[in-house]
Amino acid sequence: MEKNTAYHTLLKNLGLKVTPKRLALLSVLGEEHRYLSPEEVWKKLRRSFKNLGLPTVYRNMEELERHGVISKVLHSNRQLYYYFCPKTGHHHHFVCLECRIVEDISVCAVREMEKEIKRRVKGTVTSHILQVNGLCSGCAGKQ
Amino acid sequence: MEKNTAYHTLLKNLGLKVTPKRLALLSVLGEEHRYLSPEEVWKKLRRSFKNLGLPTVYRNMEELERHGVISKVLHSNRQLYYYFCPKTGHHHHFVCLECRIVEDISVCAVREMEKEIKRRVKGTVTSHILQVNGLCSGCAGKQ
DNA sequence: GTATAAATAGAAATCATTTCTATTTATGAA
DNA sequence: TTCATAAATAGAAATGATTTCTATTTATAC
Repeated sequence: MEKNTAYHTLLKNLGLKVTPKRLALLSVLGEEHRYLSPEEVWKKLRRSFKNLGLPTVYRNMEELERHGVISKVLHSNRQLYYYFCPKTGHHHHFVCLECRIVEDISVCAVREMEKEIKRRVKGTVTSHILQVNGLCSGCAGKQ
Repeated sequence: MEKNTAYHTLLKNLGLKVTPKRLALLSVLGEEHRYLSPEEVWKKLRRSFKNLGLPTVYRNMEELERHGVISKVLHSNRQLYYYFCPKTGHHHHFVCLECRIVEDISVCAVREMEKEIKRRVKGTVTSHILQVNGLCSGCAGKQ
């Protein structure tokens, strides 16, 4: 299946309208194995679309995140970054703070934590945030 | 030992000057078992200090966080929140999104993740973010 | 085609956070 | 105690990423 068809289907399945800009946005994110800010995505897309509002990029990225198609990356500078995550199912990420590459992590120990919370706090867990920061092999070598 | 003396010692040990405002800030955070925003802390402190700048509160909270005295709470509204954490040593938090209470979690499975990353990605882990969100027993009941 | 809701552009607003500069203050030594 | 000095602070101002708003356009289902 061609990639664009895949993105087309993806949007359809989410009940979102298939617009050229959305397809292009998915394409940009899908080809990048690194996390990008909305502004960076916007700059890339403006090459193809002279008329493209930054708010549109923000809106779409937020929407895609809500639907689980892309995932947020937490950064100490408190800006928004997103990463297109081809892997499905529950998992987490290792992000390189230098080159921004993202690697999936299959291990998730939140289940154990959840147990501890249920037992001790008797509370309900609704979500969790887990991100491992560091330097990938390439970037660690350069230091 | 009196609390204020404890905070006094705490600041001394960090190499920070012991100012009345810093002591009061620590006192506010120390008595609250919930996470607070800089502005909320500022409003509380202004009762005692007519002249207190909001930037001072931001600066001090950031500094205390850097020294590990208080810890940041991640929130989807992307505002800053901090929690005074009496527990020492590596651990994580369960935060109630409703009443903002914070509970320590001793389990931390990041070690396992680190192993996976070392093996697969051959990268270096510099830090990790882990926070469990939910509702505490009290707040879950009200829903 | 056509109606309709969704998506968008572009400008403008928001507002938490940060920066800046002059002033004040805690601190350690004399 | 006094003094010198660096750190801390007030208050105003700037910043800038993100959001909101409104009119216009567009995808889609019938």
